[in-house]
Amino acid sequence: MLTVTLPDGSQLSVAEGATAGDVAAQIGPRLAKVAIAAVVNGETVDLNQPLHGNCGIELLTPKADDDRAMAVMRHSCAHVMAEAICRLFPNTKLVYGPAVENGFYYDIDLDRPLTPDDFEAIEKAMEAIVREDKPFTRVDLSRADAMPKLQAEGNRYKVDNAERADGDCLSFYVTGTQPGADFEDLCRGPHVPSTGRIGAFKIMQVSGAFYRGDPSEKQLQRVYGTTWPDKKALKAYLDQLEEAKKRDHRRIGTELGLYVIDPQVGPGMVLWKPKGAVLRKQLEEFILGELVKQGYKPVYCPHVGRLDLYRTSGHYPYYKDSQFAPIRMPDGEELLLKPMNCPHHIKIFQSDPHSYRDLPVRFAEFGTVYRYEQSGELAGMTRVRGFTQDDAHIFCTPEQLPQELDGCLRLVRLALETLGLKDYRVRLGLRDPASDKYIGGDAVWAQAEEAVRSAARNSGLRFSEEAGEAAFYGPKIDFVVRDCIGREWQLGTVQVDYNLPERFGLEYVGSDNAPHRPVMIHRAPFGSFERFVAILIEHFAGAFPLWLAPVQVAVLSISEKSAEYAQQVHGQLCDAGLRSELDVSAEKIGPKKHAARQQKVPYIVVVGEQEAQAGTVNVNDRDGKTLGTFALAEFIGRCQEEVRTRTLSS
RNA sequence: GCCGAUGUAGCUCAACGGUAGAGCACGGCUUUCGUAAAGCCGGGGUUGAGGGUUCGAAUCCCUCCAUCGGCUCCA
Repeated sequence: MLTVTLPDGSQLSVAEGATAGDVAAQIGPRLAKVAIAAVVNGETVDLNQPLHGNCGIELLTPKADDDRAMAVMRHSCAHVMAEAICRLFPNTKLVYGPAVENGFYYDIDLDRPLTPDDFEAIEKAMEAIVREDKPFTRVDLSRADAMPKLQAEGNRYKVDNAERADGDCLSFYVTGTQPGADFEDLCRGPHVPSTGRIGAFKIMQVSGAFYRGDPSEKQLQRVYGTTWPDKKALKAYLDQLEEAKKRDHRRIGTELGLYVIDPQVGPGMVLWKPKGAVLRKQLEEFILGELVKQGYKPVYCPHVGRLDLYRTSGHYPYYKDSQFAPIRMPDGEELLLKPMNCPHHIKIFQSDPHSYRDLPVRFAEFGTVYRYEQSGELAGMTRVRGFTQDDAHIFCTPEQLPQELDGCLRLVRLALETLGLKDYRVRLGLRDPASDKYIGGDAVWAQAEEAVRSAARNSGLRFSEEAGEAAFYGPKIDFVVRDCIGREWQLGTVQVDYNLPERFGLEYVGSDNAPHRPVMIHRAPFGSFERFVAILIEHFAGAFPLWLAPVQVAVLSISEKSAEYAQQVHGQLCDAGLRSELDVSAEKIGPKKHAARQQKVPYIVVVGEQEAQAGTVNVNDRDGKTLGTFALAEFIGRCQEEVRTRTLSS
């Protein structure tokens, strides 16, 4: 007999050789009916796999919020889709089909491009396979038996996958019971017991994907699907996607008149319209206030520099491909649109001798930089070719580094907290030792990586370490957020750099009267205004807190009789430093309010003859709630206070 | 850059080989109105650009541009 321990700590005795499915049956018939897989000692396995020895076991049932259960169902669904595609297009070569968040994809090699028009037929075929309720049957083969079998199938991808797999045993999953006759696929598993257990699914899209992510390799077709326990959960997901699209900064940015990108100006070139500019200006002033408090010195630099500057910094040779081509003048001079602000700031630092007594030196600039991003990468304001960073460079002694890093991290967190952005993750970007895209030696990197790691640890933040995510000159701590459709973007960043001081030969005089090399920190709490504002638009769905709102108050007159008073109210609001907009048009109050709400104006002030007589304002919020009638002075005072404190919940 | 899709009025979309339309927005008029879109009238489009097929192209084909979703990239 074996003893299995359930998640609640209770124990059960089961026969030797029993399966997880048997355990489920022993617990109850209903569980046995709905369970689709099990977690045994932390590893997800098939229900029909025999248990070996005493173990902890948890049975997985299809729940939309159980990632482990859904990963199994989604992976099984990927197999079903693969089989469906192979039925419809017999010369399909299968490559790789994992579960991903909310669904799965399968990479296939097929001469004929699949288009959305094909989805319905594929889904129909999938439904048929699900209706057949075929069992997933695992077949384990030794490598010696498996490889010739795969070779015979003539699918180089599967052979390749098998060669890369660990262990002496390769597993295949047959959809059905007859290896050789039924559909089968090299696969680690696990799977749901049978195809009938797959809930509701939908094919979402098809796109190109390079084999093994290698652009020099063949481009495959990647078919994405989504899978849920039932139709209701699928619909909820699709509805949620629709809702998310309404938050898209590209949509709201247009609706609210915040920015525009004009192809004649150039793709990836953001034009900030007045309302967007107001918003950005508030952010700039907020950050600037903090910088002054923390001893940063503002500097300004031009947007170009001689190519030689970037040869020294390493930008030019190392990131030539993602820069705008150099500007070549008739006299042979070559200039580069700056891809980063650091070289200019370094030259400012270098223009004066520095004593250890001066350090740290902190140069701040809202510096605009230009990067030639690949055309396929451009996306609204999140990925652009010209953008302005809330940048700064700190030059300090090695001893000062921990404290300075701490200050930078606190600034990033303050920025995120002030805006109410809580849904972010922290990533330690380290060097990929196998890559040659970094400057500097191993020792310097080890030192820098240890500095960021201990800074991250001391901050108390939860973070993940990721190789290959470093800047070319040093490791970094990135604050990463998701946009409305789940894509991740780096916002705030703090980077340690021993390399550029070396390349530029930076020095300060130490207390020993000898020259020493400073360390640099590159940091940007927002990252770039373009990307940050894009994320803010989506975060607030356009309903910005009062201090950021392009228009803070809309003053609406009931009729012509109150137009003059409305004008007065508007004037006083403006005098009080509030951004007010006046609507005395010959419309009824309903449509006027509607228009103001559409524009997400935080406070909608209605004034009629009553208010005019009493010197009051009737205040409504953009959600349609009436907040009451206030003396104008009181309302102004409240607004000013709300702006001053940068209150979020307006 | 690569794969696929999509470009029609300021915005959202219709028309899918036979004379380009609607709603919202905009302008004018009527209404002067008390809180989630009043009524009427009007202006507005070489259908992204350029070629081609056809008696006839928004519609079919080609090239380019842009956008969208992925891939790759992201100092």
